[in-house]
Amino acid sequence: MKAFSLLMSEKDFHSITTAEIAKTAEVTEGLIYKYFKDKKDLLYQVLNEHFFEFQAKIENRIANEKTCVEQLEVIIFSSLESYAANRIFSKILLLEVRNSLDFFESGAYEMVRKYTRTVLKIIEKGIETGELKPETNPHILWKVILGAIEHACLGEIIFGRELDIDEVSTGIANIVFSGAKA
Amino acid sequence: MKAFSLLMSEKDFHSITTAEIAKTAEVTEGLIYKYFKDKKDLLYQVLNEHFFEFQAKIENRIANEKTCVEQLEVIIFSSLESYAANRIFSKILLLEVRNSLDFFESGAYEMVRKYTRTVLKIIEKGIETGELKPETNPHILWKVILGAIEHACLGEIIFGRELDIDEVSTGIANIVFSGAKA
DNA sequence: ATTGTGAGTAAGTGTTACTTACCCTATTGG
DNA sequence: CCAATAGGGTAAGTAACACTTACTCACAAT
Repeated sequence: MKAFSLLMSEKDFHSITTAEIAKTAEVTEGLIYKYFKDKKDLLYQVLNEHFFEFQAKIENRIANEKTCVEQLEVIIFSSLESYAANRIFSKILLLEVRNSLDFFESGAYEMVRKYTRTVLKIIEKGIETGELKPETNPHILWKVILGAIEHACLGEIIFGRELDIDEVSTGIANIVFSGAKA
Repeated sequence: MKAFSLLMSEKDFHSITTAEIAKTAEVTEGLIYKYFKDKKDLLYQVLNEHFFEFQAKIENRIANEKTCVEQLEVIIFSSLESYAANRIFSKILLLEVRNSLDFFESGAYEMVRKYTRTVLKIIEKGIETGELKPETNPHILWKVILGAIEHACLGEIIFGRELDIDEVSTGIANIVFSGAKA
């Protein structure tokens, strides 16, 4: 997994060969298949490991905030921060795994779903307490937020551009909470 | 290209073999390589074709709207509509091409960039005329809108779920323009 | 008449993900 | 104390696949 992560920082999943992974890890190709079902399984397990950290960190931070808006702001900021700090994880999650249907049956995707449920609860509570507009559709709000976060990271991951996390996260929060219309 | 498109409606890019494409098109494998550099090139050209239609339709519709907000609303609605009506195009654009760097050097990506520039101009004009808040960052606003659009389509493409275009597009527009905060 | 060109093919080739059958060493249970 | 077992590890495959090569045929232009 370490060797594979290293290679992922240099090139994309498909152009990494099993021979290369084995050589980097200083084992033989066959051994990889004692621990991983196939190459994709290796990808998913690396993602899983990173995702676990990511989720734990964010859920800790959320617990420190009281209002729904503050919690969502933390989610926006922390997500951007995590993506920026861990490009291999980002690359895998945002670019590599989605094109294969078996990802959506993997354990890694179960974590995504769990995370989504947590956020939806926060939004629903915000509507109940009157912090958010009563007509808000939680799923759509989450799609807007998550879509914005992920899209903001794409340029960084693909082209290696630097990302001003503070600027982008407050920018997203301003639009999502207060709207862009004057 | 037709044969390939047909196969794309059934399975993902990587699990389509050149032999299969050739058989479906009723030619030999070798002939594919007289017209396309490689399998990816075929993918990009199919995307290109669809993208051209997509862009032409939207730019026509934009021309009929006067205010910046109305134009952006048209973009949101039309994008969702196009993605929903053309799942192969959506699948290619949102899931298949992004994980390979050479897409970003392809002609198809040049169309994406051109489209982005058009939208950014609309946003900038909206700020000038006072329709949008003066502190709006055009790039971030576009990321929020595009991210929301693309994310809204993902469930549909991946799981084949139906998407209520009207509901989702007004939902996105409401949040983006008026904000979710009460 | 010759030459060139574009459509098309048959039969490769090298690479790659994955498999099989095997070895070696260390613990464990009788 | 020995045998059985199991786990870490390997070498040498194999099938499938993307892509190539070297060729044919038809036909249009010089």
